[in-house]
Amino acid sequence: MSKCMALLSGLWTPELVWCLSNGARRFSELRRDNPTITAKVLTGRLRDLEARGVLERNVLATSPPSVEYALTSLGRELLPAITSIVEVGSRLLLRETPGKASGGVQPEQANTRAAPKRASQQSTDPDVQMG
Amino acid sequence: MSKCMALLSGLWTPELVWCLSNGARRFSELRRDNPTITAKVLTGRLRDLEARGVLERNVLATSPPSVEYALTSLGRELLPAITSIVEVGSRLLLRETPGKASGGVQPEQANTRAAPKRASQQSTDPDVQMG
DNA sequence: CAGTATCCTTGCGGATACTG
DNA sequence: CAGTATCCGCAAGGATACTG
Repeated sequence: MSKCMALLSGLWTPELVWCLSNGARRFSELRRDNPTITAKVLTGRLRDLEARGVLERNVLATSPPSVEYALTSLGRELLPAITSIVEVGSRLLLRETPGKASGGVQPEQANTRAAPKRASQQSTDPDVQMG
Repeated sequence: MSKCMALLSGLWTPELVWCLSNGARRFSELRRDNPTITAKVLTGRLRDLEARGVLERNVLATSPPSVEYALTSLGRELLPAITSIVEVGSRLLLRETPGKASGGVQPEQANTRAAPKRASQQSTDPDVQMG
């Protein structure tokens, strides 16, 4: 279970798979696609995904060496599942992040449970951590 | 993207969602379903999932107080996506973990594909880290 | 360009003890 | 039963510098 879900574990992993969904991309292209990722992490994620059989690494013998990464057939099979989760996730996020200033619905009322004292103050979404 | 995938972030999260897929379960039942989870982590995951709208918490007024957790309708919509990922994941794991070839999750179709290429070493699989 | 190597911080998750 | 409160270790990730 978790072992399977761990396929997409690690920060940036879903983004990278997504970036490759339209075709192969080079290392520097992936860096530009996600401007705040560090080279170290990018390398790590790409190695992980390669080891897991999600993508393939292809070294092109050009004058400045370039490397292309492309999803494998199994890797492409993950895309529908990812979009499904993103779809549900979007609805959830809309529901609980209505808007901060312009007349949004108060999110605290979404649950019919007399909150004892636990103030679920958690609007700040500093950094997501997929795994 | 990651924000949506973060719905299932955190260790044990996929398992918990899965445990609730057949109906509501109590706190101690979830503990028994996953014997090695600690109360702290279980509480944390349940609170997270509740805050994200994936499940609902229901306090039953019994003499020993009991609490039930159940997936919301949106939470249930995650199940097909999870099974999809697990399905692909199983095929990937079978491919790189020789020895357990008898149905963990329904394979549905044996993918007869020769080893794609030189197996990248680095079979480190100490601990999965979904979130 | 496509990475390695190194240091350092963060916080997740485990362990343990305690409570209404 | 259903949690909360603390302490702690460890590894994931960020920052930075360097290489073929």
